[in-house]
Amino acid sequence: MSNIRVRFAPSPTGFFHIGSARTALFNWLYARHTGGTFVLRIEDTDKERNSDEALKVLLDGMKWMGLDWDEGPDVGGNYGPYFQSQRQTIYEQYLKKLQDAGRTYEKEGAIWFRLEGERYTAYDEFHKAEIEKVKTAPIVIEDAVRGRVERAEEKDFVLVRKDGNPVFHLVNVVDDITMGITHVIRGEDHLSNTSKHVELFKAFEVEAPVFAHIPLILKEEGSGKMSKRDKGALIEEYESRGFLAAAVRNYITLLGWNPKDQREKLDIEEIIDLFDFPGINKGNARFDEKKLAALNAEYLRELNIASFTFLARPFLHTAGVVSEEADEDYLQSVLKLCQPKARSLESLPELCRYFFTDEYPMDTKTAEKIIKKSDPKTLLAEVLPVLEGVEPFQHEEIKNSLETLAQTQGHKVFVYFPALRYAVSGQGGGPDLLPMLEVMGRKRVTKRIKEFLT
RNA sequence: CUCCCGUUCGUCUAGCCCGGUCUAGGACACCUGGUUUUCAUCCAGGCAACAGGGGUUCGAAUCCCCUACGGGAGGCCA
Repeated sequence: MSNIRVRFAPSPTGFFHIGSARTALFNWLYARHTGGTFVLRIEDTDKERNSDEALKVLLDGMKWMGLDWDEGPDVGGNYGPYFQSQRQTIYEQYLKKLQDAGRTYEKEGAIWFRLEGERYTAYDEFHKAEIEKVKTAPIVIEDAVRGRVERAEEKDFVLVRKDGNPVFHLVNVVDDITMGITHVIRGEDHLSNTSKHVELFKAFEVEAPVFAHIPLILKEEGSGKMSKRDKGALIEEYESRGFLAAAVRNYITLLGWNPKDQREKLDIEEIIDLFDFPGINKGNARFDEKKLAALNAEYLRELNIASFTFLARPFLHTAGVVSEEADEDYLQSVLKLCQPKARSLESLPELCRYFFTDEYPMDTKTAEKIIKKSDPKTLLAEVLPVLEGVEPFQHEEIKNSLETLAQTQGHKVFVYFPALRYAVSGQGGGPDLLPMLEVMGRKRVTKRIKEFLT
C-alpha cells in the first residue's frame, strides 16, 4: 500500500456522464497501479439538484464499470464524512483560518477571497463592466500530464455564497487537504481553475497536490466537449443497450491513453499494470461509437455460449422475439450461430427473429437480386422433396443430398443457397446456411419453402 | 474581450522528451479480393496524415518563433 491518495468527486446530477466516468476510471487506475487509495467523495453542495435517486445512478454506474472505491459512501473510511453536505463545520473551520489571516472580505452578503498584489480597476470586455483586478504573482503548476503551466489569477473570487453555502473552489480544496489527497486527476476543463486552487492551498499554507489534467472527450459530431444531451454521453445508456462493461471501460481508457505498443484490446489487469501519467495524451479525443462497437463485438465473441445466452435473452425478450418460456436448448443453438455475427446485443433481435417466428420481414432488395440471377421457385421446387427426405436432418447430410441433387440437375450446389436462405429467413445474409437449416428443423424449413412456392 | 491548453490518415493513436533507422507504423471506418453459398465474423491487400510560414541544423514530424485552427476557463454551477 502506497501513500498515494486520489479521489473522484462527482456531483450527483441524475446521470453518469462518459467524461466523468473516464475521470473516475483514470483515478481508479492510478490508485490500483500505484497501490494507493481511491476515494469517492460526493459533491452534493447544490441542494436543488441532489437526491438519493441521483446518487444511486452514480454509484450504480461506478459499480457497473467495475470501479470500486476504498473510501466513500457505503464503505466509510477514516477521512469522512464523504458527502460534502455533511462537512459544513470543516469548511467553517477552514474559512476561519482565512479570515484570521486577513484573506477574506464581505461584499454584497458573500465572502470573497482576497488575492495579494497591486489593485487597479479596468473595463472588462467579458463582464461588460468596470471591475477591480489584482496584479498577482503567476501560479506555476507542474502538471503531471502537461508539464509546466503558468497562470495568474486576476480577480478576487467568492468563497461563501450569500446564502451561506461555500462554493466549489473552497470545498474542493479543503476536502483535498483534509482527506490527504496527493494527486488530483481531473479533466482539462479544470486547468484554468487550478490557479485559484493553488492560491487557496498557499493561503492555507499547505503544499498543493500533484495535478494531472487529462484531455476531454469531444462530441462525435459538431464542436465542443461531450455533453449530457449528446449521443453516447451517458454510461447508463451503454448498459441498457447491451454493451459490455469491459468493452466500454477498455474503449474509454484508450480515449486519451495508450499502452505505447500496438495493442488495443487489453484486459483490466494489463491496463492497471501499464497505466501511468506519461501514457496520457494532451490533445482532446473525439468520441467514436463505431470503434467502441467494434471493440464491444470483440468482447462479445469471446463470451462462452452460456454467458452470451444469458446476456442476450432479455434483449430478445424485450423485442418480443422470444417468450418467457422459450426453449433454452433451441435458444442456445440459435445464438451459437448468431454470436459471431453480432456486433451488439441490441442488434440481436433483428439478426435472429426469423428463427423464432414466422412473422419476419422479406427483404425486397435481396429478392430482386435473386430473381435476376435465377428462378427461385423452380430451384426450390427441386430442393423441397430432397429436404423432406434427408435423414437425419443435419447439416452434413443436407449438404450431401443437395450436392447429389445439383449433380443430377447439372449445376453447382450453391445455386440453391441464396433462394433457400431467402425463403426460410427473408434475408440475404446470416449465419452459415446449412447449420442454420439444421437448427431450424425440417418442419419449419419445409413449411417456409412451401409457403414461398405458393 | 482576456487568459490557459492543444494540433500526425475521416476518427483513436505510435513516433516527438534523447533530431537521421519515418519512402511516418497500428487500429476503427471505408474500398477490393479470398474464405470453391450468403454475411454483419475471419484472412489478405488498398485508400489516407506530420495545420501553415519562418528559423536552427549537413539533416526536423521531432528543437525555437509567429500565424491559423481547435478546445477550455473567465459563475454567489461543479
